[in-house]
Amino acid sequence: MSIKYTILGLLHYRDLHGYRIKEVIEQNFGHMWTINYGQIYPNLKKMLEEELITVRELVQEGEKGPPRKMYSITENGRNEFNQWLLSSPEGNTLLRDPFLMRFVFFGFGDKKRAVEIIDDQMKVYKEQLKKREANLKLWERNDIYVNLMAEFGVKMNKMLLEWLEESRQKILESE
Amino acid sequence: MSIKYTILGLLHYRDLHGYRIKEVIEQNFGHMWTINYGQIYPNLKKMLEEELITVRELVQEGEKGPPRKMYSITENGRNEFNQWLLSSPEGNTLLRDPFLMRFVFFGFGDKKRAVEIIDDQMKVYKEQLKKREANLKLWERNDIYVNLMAEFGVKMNKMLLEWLEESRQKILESE
DNA sequence: CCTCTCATGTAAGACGTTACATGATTCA
DNA sequence: TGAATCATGTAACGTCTTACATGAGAGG
Repeated sequence: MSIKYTILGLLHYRDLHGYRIKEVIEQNFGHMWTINYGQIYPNLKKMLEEELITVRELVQEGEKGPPRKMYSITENGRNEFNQWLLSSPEGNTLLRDPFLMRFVFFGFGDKKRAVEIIDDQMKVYKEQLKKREANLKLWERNDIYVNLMAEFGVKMNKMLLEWLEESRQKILESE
Repeated sequence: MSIKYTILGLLHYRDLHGYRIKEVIEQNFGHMWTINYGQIYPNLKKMLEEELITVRELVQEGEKGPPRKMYSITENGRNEFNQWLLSSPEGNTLLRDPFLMRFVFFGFGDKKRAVEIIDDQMKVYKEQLKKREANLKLWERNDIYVNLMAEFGVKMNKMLLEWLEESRQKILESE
């Protein structure tokens, strides 16, 4: 149920409509979060019922594009968000990476192929790192926590690359 | 659907029963994976039907404890596992951490409280690091990939702590 | 005898993903 | 006119979590 709080958090900055919420989440949290309309629209509906948000229907008010529904956070919503924000977080880190899942079992496969897959994965992580470093600059004006989070993303990526490079070496040297 | 492949991978090492599978996964992949019987038993049932595994019912053969069902991997299972193992992994890294989710929005809350939560979280990460470092030694004899994975866990944890320490400092200095 | 651990299993519900349906506006 | 993009939404399906039911054996 953190999508709910993520949406409330974003509505703190500015009013948004469903389609835009998806874009913002993908840009800002994309590495740690996947999101789709099947989650967003039903959640917005439910949050309306709970009166955490309100909606205004805009039928192209001067602006281009099809009609959209702008959502705002209510006093209720602010209260629930703040409560969540400052309570102690429950649950642990969950890191799910289909590559890492395979990696553990590479001992059962062919070493050559394993190194090939590692090389492919390093390319993927390098691409990701580029994007994250570009984002770092984009966000420079934003609030400190958002910036620190972006820095975390970059660090994470560098660490993964370092580790994979070292691992690759050790694997080649083994036996 | 990676639980399926995780189970097949574990059955490569040795025969296991459902209850033990949960233990092994929690010990070895616990940081990246949560697992529960609601996933394991239905999966085993399905895998039996697909003939990826076979079962022997052991009614306390010399050993203590209630009757258990030992599962073994079949030739079929090995084939499907190997295909999965050496294909290119699809999908990206997903990092879900309830603390990190909150962190991004700390700007909307009280700075003092934010630092408190950060301090609590550092304790959590320190505990985790201890456990992972202990595990590192336990697994020293295992295959290289399992060891490298364990090293990754430790690195990840150290990185989180470093980042949080730096962040804490920057937050205190801000404004 | 009672409680704890070991062990297997199911059912209900929450959560997520994929695919589809719909329609307006923009631009070539 | 046709394709691309913006925008909203739902249905079906798959996965995950939580909670419960059951029962054997071990140890106090």
